[in-house]
Amino acid sequence: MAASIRDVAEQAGVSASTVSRAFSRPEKVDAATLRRVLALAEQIGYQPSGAARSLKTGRTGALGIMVPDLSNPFFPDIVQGAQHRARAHGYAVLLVDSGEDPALELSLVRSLARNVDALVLCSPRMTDAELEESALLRPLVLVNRDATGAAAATAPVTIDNAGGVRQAVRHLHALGHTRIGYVSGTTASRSYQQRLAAFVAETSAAGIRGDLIGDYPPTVDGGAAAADDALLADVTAVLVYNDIMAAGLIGRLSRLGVELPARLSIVGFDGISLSALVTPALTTVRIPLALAGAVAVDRLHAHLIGAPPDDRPPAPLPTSLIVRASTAVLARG
Amino acid sequence: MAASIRDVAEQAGVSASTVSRAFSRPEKVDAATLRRVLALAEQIGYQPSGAARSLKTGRTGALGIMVPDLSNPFFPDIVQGAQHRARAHGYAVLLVDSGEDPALELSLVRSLARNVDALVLCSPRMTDAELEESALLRPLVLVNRDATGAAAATAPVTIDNAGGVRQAVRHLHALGHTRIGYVSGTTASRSYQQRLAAFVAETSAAGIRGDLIGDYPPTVDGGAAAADDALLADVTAVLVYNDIMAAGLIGRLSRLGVELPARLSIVGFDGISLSALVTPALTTVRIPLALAGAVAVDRLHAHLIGAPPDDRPPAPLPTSLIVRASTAVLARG
DNA sequence: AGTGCGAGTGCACACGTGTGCAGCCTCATG
DNA sequence: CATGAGGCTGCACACGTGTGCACTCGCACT
Repeated sequence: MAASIRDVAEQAGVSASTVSRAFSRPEKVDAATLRRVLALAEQIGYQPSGAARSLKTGRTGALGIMVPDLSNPFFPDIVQGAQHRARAHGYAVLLVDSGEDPALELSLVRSLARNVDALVLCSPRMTDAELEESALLRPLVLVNRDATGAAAATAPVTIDNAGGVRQAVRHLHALGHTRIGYVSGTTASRSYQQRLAAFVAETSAAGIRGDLIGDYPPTVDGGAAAADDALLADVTAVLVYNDIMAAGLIGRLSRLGVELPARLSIVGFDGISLSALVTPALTTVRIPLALAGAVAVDRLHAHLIGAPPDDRPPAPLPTSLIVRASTAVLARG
Repeated sequence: MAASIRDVAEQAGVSASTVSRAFSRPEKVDAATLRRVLALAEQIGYQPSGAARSLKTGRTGALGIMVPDLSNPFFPDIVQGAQHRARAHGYAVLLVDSGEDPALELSLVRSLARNVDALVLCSPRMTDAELEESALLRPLVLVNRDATGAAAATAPVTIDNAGGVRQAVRHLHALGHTRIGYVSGTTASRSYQQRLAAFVAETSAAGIRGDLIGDYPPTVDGGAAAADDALLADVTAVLVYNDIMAAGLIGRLSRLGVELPARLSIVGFDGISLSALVTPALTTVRIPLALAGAVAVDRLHAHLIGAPPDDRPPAPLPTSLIVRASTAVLARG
């Protein structure tokens, strides 16, 4: 049986209340008593019971985070960033993986919500209505999805997809490419729409051709499947929806014996670690994933401690272009 | 204020005890009463309070899992497998990432232990003594590390490293290679020792030459740094400590213009998804990572419900060789 | 009819903590 | 010295649940 607050109180010759205050409201306790109580607690090995504390305060000291698929390298970095920041604020982190099953998400959120103070939902696949219901359960912040109906407690953490696409298109344009393809991945995500729209806008703004290639599934196989279309398309460079697809595309083209980047320059998106390891190493638009997780936690924490909501819509997280070997100056035809 | 057990009791015309039993010991309650109580609870929207339940029972209904680095693709798959299985048993999962900091691990385990019923420690870097102390806090299962001093509550989840190395060596031998190198990664892990020892044993048993190349850090850069030594060594094939290093090695060799696998056959270890995406695609020894996580959770669950401990030391998890394009028949010199 | 038994239910209490309220003491001020 | 203020502490209670114990009741058996 673990030591309780009374044991410490008895030993220290104070009341249980004082011990309680020593841990939860240290400033309300005389400095000398505080030292004595804490030292004694340390000696006995007393640790406040989270359960009892939760019962009284209604707070659990934990944050919940849901991801669609932890084996997708996009998400571990977000979780890592969130976890690190949560620890800094004193929260524990409860993790749930929905397995990319939209129908499962709501029930997972329901059971998760009972054990946490607030929720981080990463790229949730659930419907807007389900999102609304989730937001009723607990304060909630969305990562990589925007709430149409102001469901969330705080502003969603978004990525500057348009900026990233702009960097990629300009990079290719600067290398001399004027016929660029966009290999799109079929997802319901907001990234899909934003990147696609930005591609159309940016190529048009630059006065160069922008062809659509796809849709394909946003997977390695999807990228591989796009290889033939990419070769047949009348383009000298492609921007791919994400790094995973780009890796599939590169792999397939390599196997076909296509010279890269001479025949085709390729730019990925996301900046996952994998992108540096394919051959040729992938030029890509890096997303600050760990930062996204950290910002999400910071927003929730601010909300939980009752900080005044920041009315200005927060800026989307900036992307940065990482230039590697998969893009090259347009070969003179 | 959320509905409590009393609200349901009042509405249903029964005592609070009966409602409590309806949720925790349904078989102790009359079928008709049970139906009525549950229906009413559903209608009111009552959910049992985890905090109060924890306070009474001492159980939290949660499992803790600690990993050294979630951005290392080795670990997300384990976590995913553990999480999925934990959910099946009705546990929540608390995740902690130690950031590869051995000094941090014990304090993380201490705070984690307060909120969970049991712990899964993946490849812990802490000392044996610290491990002993951790095992005193909560039932604990080790993944990818063995306890020298029977510290854990249950047998560690281990990998059949020797079997995997054997498969790899035989594969290369069958392809005609008789001079094989082993690019080793410097880690304190048990895998390091086991794989190295198995390599020596297997090459010796096969009557072929087995040269050691290394040590190098077990990272992409470490693998790249090993490239020159691998070329200078008088070998026609190498087994690499893990896929990450192998990817670095392949990348560096490709950049040097070395023809793969003609000049050098390469086998990795772990079977992370990345291994399929490098060029040439990596032949590797696959470890059932998700299974490892699942088995860990199953063992803890069995322990928590008081199942009799299985005295037979459990078999290490089997590995399987995935043959891809990075290994080839020895070219006639 | 008397007895025993088991199923179902209620009562009372405990789990470990936070907090409003009241009381104490000290100290500064009038 | 009288008074008030403020810092510190203790008392008592509540948070929502699980569970041992006692009690009732219906039923089978002697």
